[in-house]
Amino acid sequence: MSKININLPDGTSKQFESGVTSMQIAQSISEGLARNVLSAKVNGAVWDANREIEADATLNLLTWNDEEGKSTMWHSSAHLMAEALESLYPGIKFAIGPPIESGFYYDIDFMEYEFSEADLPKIEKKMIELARMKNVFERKYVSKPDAIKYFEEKSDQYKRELIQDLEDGEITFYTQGGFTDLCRGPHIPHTGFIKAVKLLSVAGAYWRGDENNPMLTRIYGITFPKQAELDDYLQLLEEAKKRDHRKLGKELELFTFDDDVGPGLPLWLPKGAFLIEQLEQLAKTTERKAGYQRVKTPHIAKENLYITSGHLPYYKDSMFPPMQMDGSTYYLKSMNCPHHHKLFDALPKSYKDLPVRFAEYGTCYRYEKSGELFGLMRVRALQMNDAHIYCTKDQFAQEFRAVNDMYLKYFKIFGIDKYIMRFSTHSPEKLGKKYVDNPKLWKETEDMVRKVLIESGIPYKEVADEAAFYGPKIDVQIYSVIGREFTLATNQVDFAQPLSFNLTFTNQNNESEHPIVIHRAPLGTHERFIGFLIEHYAGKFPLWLSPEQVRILPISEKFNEGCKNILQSLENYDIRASLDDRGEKIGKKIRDAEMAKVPYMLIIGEKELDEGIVSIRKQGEGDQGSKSVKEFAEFIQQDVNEIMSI
RNA sequence: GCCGAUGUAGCUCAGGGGUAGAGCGCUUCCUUGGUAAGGAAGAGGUCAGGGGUUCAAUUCCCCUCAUUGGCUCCA
Repeated sequence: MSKININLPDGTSKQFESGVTSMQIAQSISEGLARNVLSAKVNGAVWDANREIEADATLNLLTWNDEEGKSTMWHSSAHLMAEALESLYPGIKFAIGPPIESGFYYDIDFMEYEFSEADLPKIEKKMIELARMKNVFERKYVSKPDAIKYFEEKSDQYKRELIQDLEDGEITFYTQGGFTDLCRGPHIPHTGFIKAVKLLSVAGAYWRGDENNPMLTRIYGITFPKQAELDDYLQLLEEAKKRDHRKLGKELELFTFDDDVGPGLPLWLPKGAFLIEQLEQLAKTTERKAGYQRVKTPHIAKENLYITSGHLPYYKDSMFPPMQMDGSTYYLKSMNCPHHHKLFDALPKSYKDLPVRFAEYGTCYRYEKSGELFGLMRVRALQMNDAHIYCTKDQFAQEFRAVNDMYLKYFKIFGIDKYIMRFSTHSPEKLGKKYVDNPKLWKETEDMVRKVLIESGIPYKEVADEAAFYGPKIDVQIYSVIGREFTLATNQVDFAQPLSFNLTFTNQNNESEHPIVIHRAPLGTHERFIGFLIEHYAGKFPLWLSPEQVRILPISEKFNEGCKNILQSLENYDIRASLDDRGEKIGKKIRDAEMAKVPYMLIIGEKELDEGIVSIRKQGEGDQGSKSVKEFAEFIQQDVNEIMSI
């Protein structure tokens, strides 16, 4: 037996017999470690802990504390669920069952069985029962014909289809207890590691994600090595629900939807409208300083505009149906760019005029499919923080960088520290179909964007085949506190529309030249951004953004008159204050103000009025002592100014 | 658009083949209270809409609409 060297993460190296498993190595280090090992990274690839290592290797033992360890556990959990399902519903067919960010799912064809959410507890129980048997996950190589034969006998057409696409020689099966599945692995040593199970939901999902394929039943679940961790997770889900923008939006009276107005068409209540105004003011100030000019454009346009822009053939289905008027066809606009291009074209441009930056909070209408609507995050009427920058190739890098800097400034103001820029490029095979057919300009612009991203050191991820049809784009993905990930804003390069609109400027050599256009929307749309902010702040907006900054709470109605003077003083300092003059007890008034998440409460009784002071209570933090009205007002102003000076 | 769930008072929800309930909110009255809910009375519902089964439907069945968990999609 030959010896092999195993390099461990602490820098040490140990000798073992060839054929040693990660589990045995873990045991040689400590029993405790061995009890926690779920899988192992061998030379960078995640393996079963029971798999034999035959040559020198770098080893990283994976436990529940590693992302890959969790992933292994959840992958095995999907198999465990499949085993439980097969024993309860013999003959059902399995498609795919991968681990996901939190937990796992399995897509199943339930055949003639009726299956609903009510059946989940039964399956959880079975899974626990099977887990306790500590069945080992056994890996075995299977030849392609044997693999196909196995699933043909089970008449599982999904697995067969999957195997068809695999290379002979690399097909493996895993068996635990009485269940065998096609699987690359890796898996945990045995099912006993799974101690707590929660099946979360049942949903439909198309086979291979294609809406033309049959719909399968997808079961989502999550498992943990300890019951306590499952309890914590469920607690977290509860917390997330409390932050849901749809719930808070109602409670804080920000927005509403109405059947008579229509789905996906939000109505903004005064407090929500205030948020909009405040964000617009921020955008206008920021953009003015950055050399943007504001423009205004109508909400509809003739069909021809969208034919010229090239949008219509790509997006007709997601535009509201056209209107016929005076022999012409009109569309509600679903983007502002063509209108802005026409503004650019309205007056002749010299290179001396560039860059031209047109900004508008434009309202657009998109016919999102009914099932895609989601609170404020996906709507059919949206107000976009839009702008288009027309510049020369030489100016591009600087302009693009300036846009990125604007993003970063906003992130700082809003305390967004978890984000990633997603750099979407085209796919050469789809030129002329999904993308404008101009390979040279695609390459040129993609190179330019990549260069700026690298130079500015912003974290980014490059993804092919996700660009806009007219050029590469950067989407800003952010993560809300409750783990919801979405695209907040977008920054796109456009070389195609300047050509299709024949936008030109006269260059130094007195020649006509096409500008490059940058489409950008750092604050995305009001709808999505405010939806995000509600969840981000859990409804507790920072002072500068709060519709109601201060609420004055008289101890009794006797002091209402005196409080009106305080209210007046605060208003003179431009502080958004209100007076709760109801005949309620102070405890009730405080409770209501706390629930309305008003940042500051001023409690005013005989003592305060006599001494000319205010007693301050901060939302969520309680009594803050007292100050004179002037001191308090200046304190508020300073807090607001700090943010505005970022 | 597709699969599943849900729709009862302004809000959160209970109920159930014999024409409806709670808490909060709202209105009025009493109370004038010092840091998270004072007391009483009252108003408020075509049980999402339409059709069917039934002596009788808010309840059972079908369709539509809306919301929602996902899938697909997101210029």
